[in-house]
Amino acid sequence: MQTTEITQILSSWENALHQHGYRVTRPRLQVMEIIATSTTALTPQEIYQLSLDLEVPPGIASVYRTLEMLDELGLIQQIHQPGGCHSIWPVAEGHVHHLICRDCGQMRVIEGTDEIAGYISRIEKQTGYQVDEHWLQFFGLCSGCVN
Amino acid sequence: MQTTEITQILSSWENALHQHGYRVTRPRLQVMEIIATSTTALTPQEIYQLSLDLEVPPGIASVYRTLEMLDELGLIQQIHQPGGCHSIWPVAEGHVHHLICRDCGQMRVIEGTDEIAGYISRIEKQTGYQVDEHWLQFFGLCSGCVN
DNA sequence: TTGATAATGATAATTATTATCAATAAGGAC
DNA sequence: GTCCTTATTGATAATAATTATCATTATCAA
Repeated sequence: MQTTEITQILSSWENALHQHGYRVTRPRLQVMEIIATSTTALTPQEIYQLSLDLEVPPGIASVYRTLEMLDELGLIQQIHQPGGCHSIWPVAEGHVHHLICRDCGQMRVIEGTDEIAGYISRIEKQTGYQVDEHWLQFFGLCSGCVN
Repeated sequence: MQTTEITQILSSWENALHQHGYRVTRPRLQVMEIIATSTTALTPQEIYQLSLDLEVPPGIASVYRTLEMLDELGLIQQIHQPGGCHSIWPVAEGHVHHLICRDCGQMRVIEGTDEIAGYISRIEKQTGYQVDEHWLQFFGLCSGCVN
């Protein structure tokens, strides 16, 4: 992720906290920065482990509480992978699909197009379901791990 | 799921156990039957709870052990949903997509077509990733819950 | 029917997450 | 900048889910 993009995410998140009456505290900023600067989706435990390198790390409870808050504000989401569903990643604007390197874990966001709109309406006709959401994600090797 | 389909799944699973040198035991049959007859993806805990209605229920450890075995044999897989990733469902032949009712949890399997093959090759060109797997699932309301 | 041993059940151990509560610090009022 | 209210924190206890242990049981090949 680009440095400017990281800065943007962090300041927009800080705004969101202010707007919803949440205080901006050191532990929250620490957790948010770890998430925003990561190139892979991280679990709560991984975030906590990374935070231990900081001079004054947050407690494990604050890591979980911050994640809960960010989730309530709709700023992060869980990423589902073969290994589990507890890794989190910033929510992007609009509908996106995720591309994940099975080797290094690097995440990449693809803008969702209406590639599958026709497919969905066909499924609706065929099954009688009313489809209002879908998840599409891709797994493979990133350009760095492919060799 | 149709009765004949359930019978087919169960006998093919039993064959798989024999072929891999696993013994066919009461607890294993109980767990397999609960999975095969369910219309929703079940968690280990849910399977255990359902098994308590049986005259001689399996122990919780055997539920987990049976699930581990079925997973190793490639007969079941985890289904990822907004609520979590610990529900399991029989693996189907070929590549399929899953359709899940957000209200009653009913699962439906859709044969995967190559709807998105073009999309994938475009992503590969655009990102340099080599994509070798994808997950596509749909959420909505089934015909019974839509009203 | 018998015997070797895989599998079971009960439960202890481990791991992840949530709840509790006294101490601390954010941020609005002045 | 200082004070004050109270949201938030950190330490840790409690809970929940999963895995490991081991003596007993039951499968299935001979």
